[in-house]
Amino acid sequence: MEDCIMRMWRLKYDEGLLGGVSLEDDSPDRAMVLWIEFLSRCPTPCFGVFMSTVRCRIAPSPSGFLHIGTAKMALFNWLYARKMGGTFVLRLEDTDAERTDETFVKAMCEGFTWLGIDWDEGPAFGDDGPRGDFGPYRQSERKVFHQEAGQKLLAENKAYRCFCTREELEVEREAAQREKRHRNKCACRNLDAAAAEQRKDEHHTVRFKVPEGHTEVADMVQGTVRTENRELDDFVILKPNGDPIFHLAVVVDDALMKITHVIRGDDHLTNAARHVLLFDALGYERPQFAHLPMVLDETGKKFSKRLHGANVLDWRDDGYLPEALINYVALLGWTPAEENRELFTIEELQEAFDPTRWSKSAARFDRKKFDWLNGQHIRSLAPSVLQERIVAILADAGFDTAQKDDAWFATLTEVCQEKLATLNQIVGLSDFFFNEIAEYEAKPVKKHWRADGAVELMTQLIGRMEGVKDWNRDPLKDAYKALGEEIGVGLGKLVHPTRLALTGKSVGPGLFELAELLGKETCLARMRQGLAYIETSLCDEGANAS
RNA sequence: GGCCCCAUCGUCUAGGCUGGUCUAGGACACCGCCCUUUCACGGCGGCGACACGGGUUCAAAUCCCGUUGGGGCUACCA
Repeated sequence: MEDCIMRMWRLKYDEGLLGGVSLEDDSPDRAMVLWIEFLSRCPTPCFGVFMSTVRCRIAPSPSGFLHIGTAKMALFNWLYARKMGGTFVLRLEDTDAERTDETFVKAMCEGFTWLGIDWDEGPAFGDDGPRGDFGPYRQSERKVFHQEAGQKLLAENKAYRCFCTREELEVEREAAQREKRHRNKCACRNLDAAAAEQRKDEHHTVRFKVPEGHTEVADMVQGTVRTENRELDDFVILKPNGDPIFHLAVVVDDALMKITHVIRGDDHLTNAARHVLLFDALGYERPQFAHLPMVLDETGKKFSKRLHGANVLDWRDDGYLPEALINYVALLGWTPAEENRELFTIEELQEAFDPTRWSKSAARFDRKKFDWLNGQHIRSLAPSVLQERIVAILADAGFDTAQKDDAWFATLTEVCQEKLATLNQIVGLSDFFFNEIAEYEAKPVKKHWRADGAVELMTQLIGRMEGVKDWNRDPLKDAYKALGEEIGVGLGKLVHPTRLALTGKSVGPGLFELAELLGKETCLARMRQGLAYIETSLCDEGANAS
């Protein structure tokens, strides 16, 4: 098999049809994946086989919001489809009516929209109608297909009606476990077809008749996984009310939607054997499978739904960029071929994404590293774009952004772009532009305003400020430098007390930049306010001491 | 319990298939220094790992077996 693949590969390679890929460098595994990729994107009949183009899908069940784990799977499917020039399909697995709610559907799609993960085919959402020729794209509207498939299996004796009660099954399940043996197939399996047909109005499920032998699933990530069929029970495919069970529904939907690559979480790895059996039994072509490890939280546990950050929109609310989240999540399970490279735009990701470099082991979500990556993305943002986002955040924070003009915000952006790890940090970096100083941080007060001569120094600084005619960062800095030289102290000695008076804090944007933005009048007023604070607190101390 | 998957610095990982070039490389974090008005950015340096035990071999992070740990499946959930 491998030889055959390599030969065909070589043939195409020699014909120059595999531009840019060197055969010699590649392992058989990689060659096989690349070959499959090649076949998939091949627009013309190839060796007598007409290969369709890549079709990937994400099939979430809308039970609340877009979970970070679902987002990873969506991302990998989407990136792969985009890389291969294929189609990305969104299908809603909303068969569990109790857990499905339209507000959930909306919330989830909002997550995708924020991330910028768009689908070529999918259900109606908002003002957009459904897209694609393989609908409907909501599983709840596809029951006829599932039932039809179930009936076909029944008719071909590949499935049977099971009249066992839950209680009976439970007893057998427990007995099997106690006696350390496999579960016995129930008697219904061998019921005469005609007899069973007569009882079809009785309460029953339809079970798939798992054949003898073993099942192999060729997985793009996990390699070939072999399962002994005796490990698989005759699983239910249709509930008593005729509704399909998940296993039947996914297989039928994936097949009918012509999905070529099923890329999903490795929690489905064991299920894949069942699915393959179903694909075969229904006469469908098997898709390629790829089972990716799931996303773990910072403690190494499965990312709980209740944890902050499980909802991708939490990250939006916390000031992270969607492109940064996509970059980070892509890195959680994929390594670029280009070594020592981690920063990717979405376009670069679509180009570089390579399924042979998908990782097999689960990765923790590391907030610190994500912070760093987000900071990198913020730095590479066009200033005008960053400005727009910053203004929105400040407005949301309740600041009166209308009082400043565009040029002012442009300067603020320029001054802060290098400092932000998250967008939201802009609030702490610029609140003093919009609000009066309510209180001064205790530590810097002690350090800079309690020193001997603080009052004199502040008085002198106020004098220098008053003397600055052209109120800009450079003249102001020059004035400060001049004073420093005259009285023989470093710039820092002048800057810190000033920063405290102007912002109430010890950290923030560059002092002279910030003073420029604040304006001369406000600066002077705050310096005088600071001076008064020093004087009164000295008085208080004096009073307390006596 | 049975079956399946996974296992390199604290974290994400390169290397593993094709054993020697790995006294194990990078990134984040941490620590130190430099730059600097603070913080951040940036630069330089440091700390830090092949889970354990057996094999195979002249040689194992790499191949094999076992153990341990983590995860999954084992539903008339998806």
